[in-house]
Amino acid sequence: MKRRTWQRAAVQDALTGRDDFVSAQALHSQLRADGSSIGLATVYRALADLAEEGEADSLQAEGESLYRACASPGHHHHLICRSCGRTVEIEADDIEAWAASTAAAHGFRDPQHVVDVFGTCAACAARQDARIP
Amino acid sequence: MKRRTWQRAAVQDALTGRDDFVSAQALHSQLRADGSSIGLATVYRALADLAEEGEADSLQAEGESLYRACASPGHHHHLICRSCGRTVEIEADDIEAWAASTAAAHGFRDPQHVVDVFGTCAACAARQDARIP
DNA sequence: CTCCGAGTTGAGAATGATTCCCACTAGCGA
DNA sequence: TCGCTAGTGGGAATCATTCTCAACTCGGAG
Repeated sequence: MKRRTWQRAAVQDALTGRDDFVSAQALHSQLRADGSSIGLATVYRALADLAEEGEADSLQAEGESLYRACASPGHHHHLICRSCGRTVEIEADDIEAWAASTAAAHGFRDPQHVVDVFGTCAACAARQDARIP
Repeated sequence: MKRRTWQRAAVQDALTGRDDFVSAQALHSQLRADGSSIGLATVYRALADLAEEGEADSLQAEGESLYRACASPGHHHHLICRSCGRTVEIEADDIEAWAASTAAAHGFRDPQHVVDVFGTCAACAARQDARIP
């Protein structure tokens, strides 16, 4: 049975309130800073649950897991700014088809794929150009 | 200055001797089992160096980094069996082009991408079918 | 060939993220 | 409301990875 607790709601709200990928630790700090008394273990559990239910997407970067509440409910990928973390959701039917056919061509079954694109967004690129030259 | 030590060679050899992704820990165990007295820290260092020099590819899975000596020298992706770890190297010019144009379309600069496909290889699928029904 | 110095090594400690443990709390159906 | 049990919290435990530092060794100079 799955219960609705204010803790889960708090985690989901905190996640929905941002449009970039956050680590569990960072989310926990933010919640504590906002006056919540939620525990770190609970944040990890809530995030794992959300990810499993498809309510959130996750990716690994620099040795830690980052999570994000996604607007599109279906399967999609991300274009992530490596400087500010801003994230754009992208659809890529071609990629899905390519992954499926490539897997099949090599006799692989039940293909899953990890596709994420990192880059420097226009704003950050401009900021860097202005500082460095 | 970069020196040639038997430890680096041992790590590279051990990596070349397998065609699947291995964790630093597993590689270290294997080397020790083979009678080497190499240290864990050294294995980590050697793998990080190999990855940086493009001699090996790495990916993150289940909270740990996995490494593999790759046959193709250039940029490519992987099709990995989630059951036995067997890996097939795949070229995907379409993906490169797609990643570049998608990034550009959103104003992102210097795109890098992570593209890996996981599945169950024919052998493992057959083994599972034979055991479960 | 020998010597010297800086890049390397290895064992264990330190770090950092994540998970486990378990007594306690609080949803939810009856 | 009552009781059952999933969920919680916090501190300990775990695990991968990195750091520390004294000992070591590759490789060029002499």
